[in-house]
Amino acid sequence: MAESIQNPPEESTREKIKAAATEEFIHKGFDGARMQAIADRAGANKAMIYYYFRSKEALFEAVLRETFEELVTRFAEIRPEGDPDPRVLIPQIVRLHFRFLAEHPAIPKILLREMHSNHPIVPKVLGEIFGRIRSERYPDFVRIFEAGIRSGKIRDVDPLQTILNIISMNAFYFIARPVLSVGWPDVFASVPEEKLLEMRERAVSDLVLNGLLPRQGD
Amino acid sequence: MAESIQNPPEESTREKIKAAATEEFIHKGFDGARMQAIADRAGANKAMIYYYFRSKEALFEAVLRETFEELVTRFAEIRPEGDPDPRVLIPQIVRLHFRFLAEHPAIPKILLREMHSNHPIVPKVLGEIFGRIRSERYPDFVRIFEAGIRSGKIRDVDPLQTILNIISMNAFYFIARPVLSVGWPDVFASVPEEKLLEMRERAVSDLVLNGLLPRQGD
DNA sequence: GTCTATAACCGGATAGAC
DNA sequence: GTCTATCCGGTTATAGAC
Repeated sequence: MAESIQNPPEESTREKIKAAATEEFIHKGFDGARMQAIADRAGANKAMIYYYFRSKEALFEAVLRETFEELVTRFAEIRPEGDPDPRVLIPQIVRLHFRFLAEHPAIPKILLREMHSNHPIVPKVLGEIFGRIRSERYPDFVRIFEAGIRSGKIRDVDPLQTILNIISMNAFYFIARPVLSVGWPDVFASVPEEKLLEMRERAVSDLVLNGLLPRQGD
Repeated sequence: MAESIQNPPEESTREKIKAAATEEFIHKGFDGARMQAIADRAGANKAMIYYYFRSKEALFEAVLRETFEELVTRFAEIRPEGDPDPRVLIPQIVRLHFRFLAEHPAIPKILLREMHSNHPIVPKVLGEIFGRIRSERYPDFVRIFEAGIRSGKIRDVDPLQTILNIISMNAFYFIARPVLSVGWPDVFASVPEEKLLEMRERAVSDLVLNGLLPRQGD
């Protein structure tokens, strides 16, 4: 009874552990993460982790699933409305994807960090999630680009490459963020982050749009 | 004496260990890598690793330094010759960078994998290497882009953003390669790798060049 | 559901023979 | 330079009191 009245509702020990584990896995990776550190971060007891989750592996899988579940949910919101003119849609797509990553920087980090290892969980979870994204959203974008090419509104470029270009430029910024601070400290260690994000998003949008618009000769 | 005659010359135990460690660190990361696994991979005894390198950390630092030393050396070869017209140089720069990564896919992988952890070695080594690249090569490229903008040969885009665009698209392909196989198995698991590389390089070059050339109105 | 104590194991590192 | 045997600290995981 006291249980059902408690609030805030999502601050249960289980949720706190999951949140703490997400942070720990981002910073240390699966092998580097310590169960004790996760417990400390969650303000909980180490034994509680084993009470709620069976093992370190099971905890990791739970974190992965929850994180990518969020990814799929948010991608569903990327539904360009109104005019399907690619010249209008491209900046919209870039913006939605970029801002999504800005709000969830953990996603590309965990994904790419564990990608090269051989935890069987990673391809397992990833296969399912990618399958859903592919079948639910990807064909829409391809169709829009192909229509734009046929009507001559954009140059004849393979839509897959265009999508890779957008994903690359958007995701790389968040993955490589710490490297940039080391490489260009005068820019990435002094300009406010919100300003940097704005500049970066504009640059990506600008390049993709101008790179796809037809030229005189075409 | 038998030592000095032996060949191939670079297949010393020390070199075999270093090569094995590079592989192991790529696939498992620093924390996940096992000294025993490195020894097995090198066909050597575990104690030999400690004989040649002092500790796991020292071995890791040696691997990092050697890898990035190679990076700096190869960047020195990226010296565009002849006409400094950016319209000629952009595809050259993209090609040299892309092909360098294709030959050394370990670089972006190790770099980004350990970036988010807090091993003090990573920022230490990286700071030095980046410093050298920055001071030796970066200003040349910026100067070329700025000259192109002044002469109206390319649009007025921040050279730093252009360079980030190129690095992003080139590097992301190699980092995300395993994810692409899962996401688009019909393409990235069936088309030959050399063909994929060629398509990808062309797409990057095409986008950067067309995105920078001036339009009618400009 | 929460905690303490501890078992069981693993992996980095070293000693010392050859 | 190469190998075997072993130490030792740290980490996952569990037993069991409250």
